[in-house]
Amino acid sequence: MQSIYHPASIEQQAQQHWNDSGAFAATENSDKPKYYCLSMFPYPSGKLHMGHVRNYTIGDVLSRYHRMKGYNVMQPMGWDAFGLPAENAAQAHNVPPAAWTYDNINYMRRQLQSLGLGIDWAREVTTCTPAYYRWEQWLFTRLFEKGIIYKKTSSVNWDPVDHTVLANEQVIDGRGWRSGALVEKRDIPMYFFRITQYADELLQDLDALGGWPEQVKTMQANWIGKSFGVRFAFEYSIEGGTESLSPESGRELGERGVADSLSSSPSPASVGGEKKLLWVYTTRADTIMGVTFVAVAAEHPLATYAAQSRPELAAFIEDCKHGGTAEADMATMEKKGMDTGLKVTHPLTGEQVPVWVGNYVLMGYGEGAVMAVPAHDERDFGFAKKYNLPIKQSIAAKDQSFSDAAWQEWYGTKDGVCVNSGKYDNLDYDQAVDAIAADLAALGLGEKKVQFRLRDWGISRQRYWGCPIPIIHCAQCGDVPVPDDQLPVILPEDVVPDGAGSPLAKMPEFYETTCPKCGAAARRETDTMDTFVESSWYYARYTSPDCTTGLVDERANYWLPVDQYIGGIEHAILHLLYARFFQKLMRDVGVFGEGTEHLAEPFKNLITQGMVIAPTFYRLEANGKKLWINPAEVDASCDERGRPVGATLRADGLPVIIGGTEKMSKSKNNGVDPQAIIDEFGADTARLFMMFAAPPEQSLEWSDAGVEGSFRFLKRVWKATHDHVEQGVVAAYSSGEPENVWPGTRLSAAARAMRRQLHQTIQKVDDDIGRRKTFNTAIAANMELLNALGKFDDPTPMGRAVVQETLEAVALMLNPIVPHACQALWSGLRPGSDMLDQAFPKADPLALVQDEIELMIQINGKLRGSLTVAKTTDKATLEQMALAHEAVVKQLAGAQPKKIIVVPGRLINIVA
RNA sequence: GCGAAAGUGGCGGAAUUGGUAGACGCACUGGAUUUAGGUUCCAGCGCCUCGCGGCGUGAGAGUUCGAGUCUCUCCUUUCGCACCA
Repeated sequence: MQSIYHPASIEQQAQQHWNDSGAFAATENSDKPKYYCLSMFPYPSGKLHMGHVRNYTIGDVLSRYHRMKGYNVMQPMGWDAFGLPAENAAQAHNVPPAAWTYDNINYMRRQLQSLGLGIDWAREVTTCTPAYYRWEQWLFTRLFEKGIIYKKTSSVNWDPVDHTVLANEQVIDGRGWRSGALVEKRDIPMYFFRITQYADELLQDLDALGGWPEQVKTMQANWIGKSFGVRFAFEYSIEGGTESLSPESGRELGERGVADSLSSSPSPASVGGEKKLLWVYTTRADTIMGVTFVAVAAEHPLATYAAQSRPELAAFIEDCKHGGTAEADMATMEKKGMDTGLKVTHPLTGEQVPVWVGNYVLMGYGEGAVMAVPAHDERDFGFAKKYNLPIKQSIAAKDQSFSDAAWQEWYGTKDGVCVNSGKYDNLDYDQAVDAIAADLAALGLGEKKVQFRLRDWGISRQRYWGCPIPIIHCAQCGDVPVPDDQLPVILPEDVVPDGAGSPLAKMPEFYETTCPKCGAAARRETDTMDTFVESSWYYARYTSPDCTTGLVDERANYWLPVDQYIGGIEHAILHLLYARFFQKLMRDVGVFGEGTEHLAEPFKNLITQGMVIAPTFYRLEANGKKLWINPAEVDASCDERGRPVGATLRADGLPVIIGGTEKMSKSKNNGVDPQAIIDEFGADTARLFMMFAAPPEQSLEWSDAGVEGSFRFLKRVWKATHDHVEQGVVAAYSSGEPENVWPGTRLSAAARAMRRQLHQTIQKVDDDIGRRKTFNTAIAANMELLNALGKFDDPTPMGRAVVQETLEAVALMLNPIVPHACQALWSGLRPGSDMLDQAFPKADPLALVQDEIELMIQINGKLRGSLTVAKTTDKATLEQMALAHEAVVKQLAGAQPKKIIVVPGRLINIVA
């Protein structure tokens, strides 16, 4: 062994050895249980950042640990290669997105390989290649034929200057990021996945996901948002037919469209009657007697109708179109409204209720109209106060009379009873909803209804760098899916987008085609798919990356579901929900073959790693655009709490503006490149420090203070092993009783203590990595063990055997985390033996035996002393010993204790 | 605004089931070796106090013999909010 730890040569040799031996090539013919370990694949943004290192190291630790535990492990890697940043880079540098993306992939692959990840690179998947997206298009056509994909109009952010659709991220304070123009909402036709059809299954199957964090399941359940409420109608009469007032937005288009029950299905009462109906949905039907107005969305047909005769209302509705479509913006903007002048009839009281247009009512939700109960809803209350609308209490605590302050306590609670509600008085929530729904149903004006918050998933993007939607528009035949023998629809790769609309829509050579059905001239769809579609099924493709006959082949049945999935908590809802949805879609289309109903969920166990966050810095350019500056280029001064208070750009010494502390990302340019650490200290130090810094699920503000501490630890392990090996390796103990190895000998007390700590550590590390996934404490336990070994000085053969046993165990325990160093350490400790073949160490129960324990003594819960006693001491003796303890005698000063609490193995608390 | 989390020394964090708060590491201080610096090793290191002792896990209340851990209210930070991925 070399006397000095030289990571560069050690890591190069280890990686060479792993490559040459094909150690991480995964095969399906194994008698071991399979373990499919998957980390979320990266977007090839240019360079790795610390979040990637964290994600992929966690995956590699678990992969290598399970390999040592006797599993047939598969750990693949690939590239989520379509996306917006490539188009931005293309415009900035005048290179096609494809070339930029492939360059980034090549660079980042080398970076990943230098981290020494045990990946089967033969399974690499790149989503922007036709070999991959061909099967996405194939699945699209199947789902289109099944009616799972349909077309309807939907709102997008429209930049009126650049004449292009903007992503939410490209809308800053209601303006387009390039043009600075006020963004408008615009309705365009789009393709949708009918994910709402799977809402109940997606909700129910969460219960079966025992290996998922509760918080993620809660977030998904809330997102799906199953609610039990009442859909009912207010009657009104105006000039003109009902037909002209049916909502345009949200209605399905085309011959395939099944009328959406949420938006336009006529209720029996609305057919043939002279009265028209304004439908609303509420989960608080118990407050129906407190309704004082109705609010409709700006796009609601009733608003459009009223605006015909009211120019100021038309102007208000126009004003509502400004701003983006993001829900957070809608929810935080100032609530504004305007009276339509129209009145509707309350179905139960017969009162005339005014109809207002509210900018906070969303056309895409429910009915696009809501009943307003200012007394029991905070938002309605604010609106009523602002516009001086009446407030009518209808809920109170039982027997409580009306008081001004009282109703505000009842925002959102279902614990009251009805008041001021006529025949419903004194009914509780459930009783009131039942009674009111029954009365509405008898009138033909309403019914109980289950509603989901989840909306169908719109996937059309008016962008270039994405998977083409395989549809051909024929004047005769309508929307025709591209037949299998014409797939894939290839995306041309040499295009540089100009930021004004979709390049594909300007390329006749792309969109001019003929109808597969009738042969007439037809136009190819030029929208591409949401990039979430690619990332919704890649985990399945890794099982059969080279399959040319289908999306996957029978190997999917062997590997799926993924045993361990690891990725950022930011994906807790959208990506994970879409992947779960796709698993069910693929199952129902028959992708996995016969008898695969059990493959309902893609990911058995999930770790959601916390974000690696860093401060952001920027400068405002002349046009108001923010130019984000990387923290590495900034000198920042911090206050006593470590927050940056002043910052200058190192290049020119002039100040920069401090933004928030946010997750590392391309868009905010606050990612920290791990390459400098790898270059200076090696991959093992980078991996070790990242795992030691915090447990995986915790968010982590990046700081490289302490990297040297991790390097120092590896040097100490190396030196301890080297010094031992130089004296000659020896046989290690394999049983707690040394007599079993060398009859007639006994270990010294110190050697027994050393072995006890060793085997306690093995037990803890096994549990920390395998069950708790707290790699930081596993590392700390090894540090403690090495500290103890440093103090253990026993040059006898028995002592040296204990040292050998300890060093071997340390190398084995650390191997999943710092595999290059451990590969070399093992060669030193066991010449001729390969770390790749080693099992994880097992704790020896005999070595763990301990007969004396330390008990804490408390008086009134305060620590006053301790006792070292035999493990078998009974309770009465313990109480006597405690009362005789010096500190206790002093504190009690002769008084009798009221009570003595003995917690076996832990403490004795004397209550005085 | 809504949903989900987090908050512990100067810093990252530990305390796994309500039972020794601060493991392990960084930084810092003192010492030894070497000395150009560094490396390595030893010791110290929550706050107040000469000490006895007291205080201490974002703030405030509560439950308990006992609370970092459980309950409630509030504050701050992070993630998500459907076209960033």
